[in-house]
Amino acid sequence: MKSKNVVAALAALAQDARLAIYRLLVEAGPAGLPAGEIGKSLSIPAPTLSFHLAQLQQAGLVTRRRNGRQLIQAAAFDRMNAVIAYLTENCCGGDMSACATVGTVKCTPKSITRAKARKKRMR
Amino acid sequence: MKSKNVVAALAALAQDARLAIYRLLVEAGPAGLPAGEIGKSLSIPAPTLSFHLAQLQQAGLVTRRRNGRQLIQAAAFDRMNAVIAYLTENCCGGDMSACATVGTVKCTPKSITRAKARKKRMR
DNA sequence: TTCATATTTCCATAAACATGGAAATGTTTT
DNA sequence: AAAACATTTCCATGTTTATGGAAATATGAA
Repeated sequence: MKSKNVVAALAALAQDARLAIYRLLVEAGPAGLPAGEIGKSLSIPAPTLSFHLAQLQQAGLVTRRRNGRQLIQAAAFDRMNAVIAYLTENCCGGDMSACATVGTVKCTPKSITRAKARKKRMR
Repeated sequence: MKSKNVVAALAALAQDARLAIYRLLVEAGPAGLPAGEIGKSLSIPAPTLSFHLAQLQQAGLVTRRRNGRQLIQAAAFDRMNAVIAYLTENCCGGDMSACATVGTVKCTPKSITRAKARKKRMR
């Protein structure tokens, strides 16, 4: 991942409203949320919300698909994980004696494809 | 960690020069680097560098200690880890069936305390 | 104390960003 | 086709941020 893209992603998240939006989408998972719900949830006027969602999308942190008149927004987990990797890369010059790497969790939602397929089968 | 602090940390990193500085410090580990070396390494004029280092410190991502006339800068790993935790928190509403959490590495350098103590003993 | 080195503060300038009303654009329902 | 809904584009406004020269401050060395 290029530095330019990381800066863009960080800049996108470095703002009250957008950070709140992003976290809502992380919580929502691959299913995502329609823009309108986000706006209601956080009390953001439509034009302002639209501006922020565009920023998040341009930064690659959010993807969108249309469902009727709604535009469903979803967090792009891969991109977030790449940003985190970039930030912690080469820690302590890779010297394992100076730097303990401990196991932790990285959010990796199961692709929505399977969930969708399950829903379709249920109809 | 409060949203305000996360925004501050992300804003601090959302800039070419500062991201480069921060990564240099991650690589350097707890030993850190004097401001001057950073400036030379990245070709940043002193006043500009001073401005950026102040931003990083205010955001809590960098700590400083004086060594003679030099000011040694070091990455604040705890803070970075807290920011990452905030960003991935509550993924998929915590629904483990939708969200696979996979083991990865989190940079946790051994405290410099022990290294310092060892050096002192060697004198 | 005088000199050299390291870093900061001061400041002016230029550029980028956030906000939300009004009007425009798609999309579904009647 | 008209009405209703969801979202975007346009735009004027105010705010924040980055940059680096010149001068100030702090620390150590001669």
